[in-house]
Order: sequence, then C-alpha cells, then structure tokens
Amino acid sequence: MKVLVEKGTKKKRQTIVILQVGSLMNFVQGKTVANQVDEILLERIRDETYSPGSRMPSESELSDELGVSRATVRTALAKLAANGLILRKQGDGTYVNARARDASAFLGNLWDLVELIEGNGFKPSIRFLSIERRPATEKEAFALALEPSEDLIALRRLFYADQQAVILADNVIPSSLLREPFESIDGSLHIRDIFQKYFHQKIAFAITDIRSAVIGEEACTYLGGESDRAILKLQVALYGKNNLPLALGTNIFDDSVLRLSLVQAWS
Amino acid sequence: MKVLVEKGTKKKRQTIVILQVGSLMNFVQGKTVANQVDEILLERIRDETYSPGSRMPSESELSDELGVSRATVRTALAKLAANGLILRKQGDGTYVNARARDASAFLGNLWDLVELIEGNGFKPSIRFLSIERRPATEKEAFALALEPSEDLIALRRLFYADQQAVILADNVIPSSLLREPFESIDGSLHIRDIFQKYFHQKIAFAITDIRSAVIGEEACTYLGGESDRAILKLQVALYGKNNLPLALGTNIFDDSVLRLSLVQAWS
DNA sequence: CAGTGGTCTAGACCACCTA
DNA sequence: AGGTGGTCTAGACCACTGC
Repeated sequence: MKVLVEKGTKKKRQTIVILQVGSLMNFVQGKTVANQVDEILLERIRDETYSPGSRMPSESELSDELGVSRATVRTALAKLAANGLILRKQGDGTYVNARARDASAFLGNLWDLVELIEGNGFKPSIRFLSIERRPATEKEAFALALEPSEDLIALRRLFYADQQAVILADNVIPSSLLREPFESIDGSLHIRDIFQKYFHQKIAFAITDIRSAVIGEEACTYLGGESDRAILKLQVALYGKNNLPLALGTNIFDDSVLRLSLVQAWS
Repeated sequence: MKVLVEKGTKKKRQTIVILQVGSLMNFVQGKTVANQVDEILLERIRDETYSPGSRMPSESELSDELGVSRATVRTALAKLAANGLILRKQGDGTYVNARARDASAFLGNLWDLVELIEGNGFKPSIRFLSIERRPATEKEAFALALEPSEDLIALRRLFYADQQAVILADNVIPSSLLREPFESIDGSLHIRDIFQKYFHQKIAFAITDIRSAVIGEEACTYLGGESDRAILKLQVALYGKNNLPLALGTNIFDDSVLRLSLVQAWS
C-alpha cells in the first residue's frame, strides 16, 4: 500500500557516510539507524573531528548531513549525553565534553567485567579456574527461586587486566537451566556468551550490590598483595527476560589496580 | 499561522488523569507531558494497579487512554525500563518487574546522598559539622583547574539515615565561585541547593570513583563501630554546564547500614 | 531576533510473539 | 493473522541563549 520514504535528493551529503534507506538497514546491518549515527558521532569525537570542548554541529545540520530525521539524531545524541560524552545547552548548542576520558565505566555496566577492564585501558582476559555441581545453600535457593538444595553449577574464574589478576569471580547457576552437556562448558567465555551457548538464555537485567570487605586469605592467593587490605565486593544477580533468576555472582575486585568510576549526566 | 493541535475528542478518557493540551503544560506545571505520564505509570505500579509481574496495557492503549501520542508514552516507558521497573518484550507486551524493590539506587545517582538514603528506605537528614576557608592542596588545585594554593571552601557534613550516622561527607569548592556572603551559607542544605543559592551554579554532571578503604580513627568518631572495618569511599567530582569543575567530594560510606545497589537493564 | 536544543504529534513500516 | 514493541519520518511549537 504505502511506499517507502523517498530519499536520495539531499544536497549536503558531504561525508563518507552510507546509511540505508528507511528501515531496510535492519536487514543489511543488524544495526538501527540511530545506532549507526551514534557510532559515527562517537568516532568523530574520538578522532577529534569534533575536538574536545568545541561545539558540535546543530541537530538540524547533522540530520541534513546524515540524511536522517532530527528525531533519530536526537536519540543518538541522547545516548552520548547520558554517558557524559557531550554537554547540551538549550538555546546554545552541543559541546564535546573534554572530561569524557576521565571515566572508566559507563552507566551501570558493573556486571560486565570485561567492559570494566577495557574501560580502564587494559586488555582483559579470563582464566577458567574450576567448575562443579553442588546443592544450593538456603540463601542461594531463595535468591534463585529454587527448591532447597536443588543442584547448582558453580563456576570460578579469574579476570586479568593485561597480565595482572584483578577480579576473582564466583558464579552459581541453577543446573535445571542447562541445555547442553555439562562437560562441554567453556568457562573462559564472556558470561553473556555462556548463557547464550549453554543455557539458551539472554540476560535482561542485573542488580549489583557494591560492598567493601577485607580480602581474606583465599582470594589473596589469587589476587596477591596484603591479606588484610580492603577490596570491593560486587554481588550481582542476573535475570532473564521472563524475570527468571539466572545466576548469582560474587566478584572480588581489587581496586588498587582497577578504578571503578561512573559518569552521571543530566539533561 | 498554525493552530494548536485539536484535542478533546478522545473516547476512552476513562481515568482521573488531567493532561494539558499541546505544549501548554510547560507553563502550567513545569513538567513535560512525558514526565507526567511517567509519574502516572509509576504510581500505578507502586499502588499495584498494575500488579507485580502482570502485563501492562499496550502502548497504543495507554496513548489512547491518556490522550498523548505513542511516542510520548514510549519515552515514559523507556525511563521505567532503564530503571528496571518494567520489562519489555517485543511481540508480547510490557510487564511489571516484580523485583523492582530490590534496588536502592538507580542508574548512577551515586553522588546524591539524600536520594541514596531514601532509596534504602530511611529518612535522610544532614548535620552541618564545619565550614572553613583554606588554600587548595596541589592535587585539589589540579582537579579543580585552579592556580596552586588558591582559596577553597571546605565543608564537612554528616548524613543520617533515620537517627543513625551513615555518611561522612567532605566537600571543597573554589572560593572564587562564591556569589553570596560566606557567612550566609547554610551547610545543612542539599548540595544541589547550596550550589543554586550561594554559587548560582547548576550541576551538569558528576564523575564518581568508588573505592574501598579502612575507615580509620577520624571517620570512626563520627560513624562509630570498629575502627579497622572496611567502608566505601565515594570520590566525586561535580561539574557545571560549561564544563567548569565545581567541587570535589569524599564520602565515607558505611555499607554495613546502607546498601549501594544498582539496577541495569537492556532494551 | 535568529538559532539551538526540548518536547510533542501523527502516521508509517518493521520484527517478533502468540495463537 | 493479529497484536505488540521497535524504529523512523516530517513537521510543529516551545523555551532558552547569545548577539
């Protein structure tokens, strides 16, 4: 019935940018137009096409140049602003935040240890320490909405920043969720991929508790250093789309090496 | 030239809701339509009009009922989803997240101690301990982009959750930003109001470093408890719209009383 | 007063789920 | 097949800023 939006008659298409027309891009790239715009702008900020502290082109200019609607430009800009990378001033303009680099972690990605390590400028790697099946403790059963002493898969892993051990991560997952042979599990994968591959589940949201603690002897054998020093303990609960508890995690985080820093911005 | 959008002919206006027409509401309420929708939905979730775990009305139904466009409904829903209060499933529907209450802090509000205490279900109050002027240390001068040993205003305050002392907060602000008499400063106000009232500045963004530490003797005299226990240290830098550093803060956070928990959700 | 970001509308098409 | 959320467009009006 309805025809696809007519495009291609823009004047100023002055960049290398290639955006697909209409909603076709969902097929071609698997990326939304807004995300493509976001990436383009992010790159321009990083390579200082838009230099730190300077004023960026206006929304209308960007929408003309990139051949997308202003609304689309705005969703991309909103994401950048939420992460503190740009500052927007009504009646004035949009400015590149020169302090963007000061932050290691963006809004609430506390559960994604790989991203956290990357955000600190290190190369992350994961060492798979152990995996076992054991009955759930009472607390675990409650938090995971299981019957008492139902079977769990307990995974222990060590995260490295470059060559240095920085996070000791313990995870427990209900055995009942497993969809592939127990023996096939590769514990050195990203937690998101582990859930995808062996449990056929997607992580929908996470609740992270941040606590301080003394490191203790056991964790110290992995992370080194003084056995009475204070560390951060990130206690994570992961949930699936259907609100099903997927896993619990306890991450011992050595904040003498890694910074945990967050940006918050307001509109 | 153009006429205000015609409204008022909706059929299903079945609720108590009163929304202003067009953009007039900006004058009347100081709230955007999207925020009003957000508040309405939030209230319905809290009072269990939409009960935990149940499916909410579709976007179209809400937009019909409330008399706003679907886009507006979507921005409100997006905010709720980002805070983990609802779960959205394409091709299915929007569900109330029964685990919403498990979180005390929402995305990155780490700098707002009053909100943090409220999020834990306590009544917050602020006790003003001391205020003084002193030259900046080298580190402080650097972080605040000042000349070495320029004058600072140093503020020390103690935050209570109900009757219990939970956070010791030290803040330093460049004296040069002060716009009102030094003597008039009321240190028991919310930090946002202090900036508004005495410095004529608005906080645009914050960068928070989360570290663990041993509490030490001094803080212990305020917060009580064992003097060798681990606590959280939130180091905050506040910036204004023009990217000007406004203040530094060091918040000693007793996590044996207060939880610091964050929700993260994905679309 | 012109230009910028902020908000809202109305309508279109898509991908996905459930039945 | 029908409905739901996900994305995008085009156009309008507002509030604020700086000249």
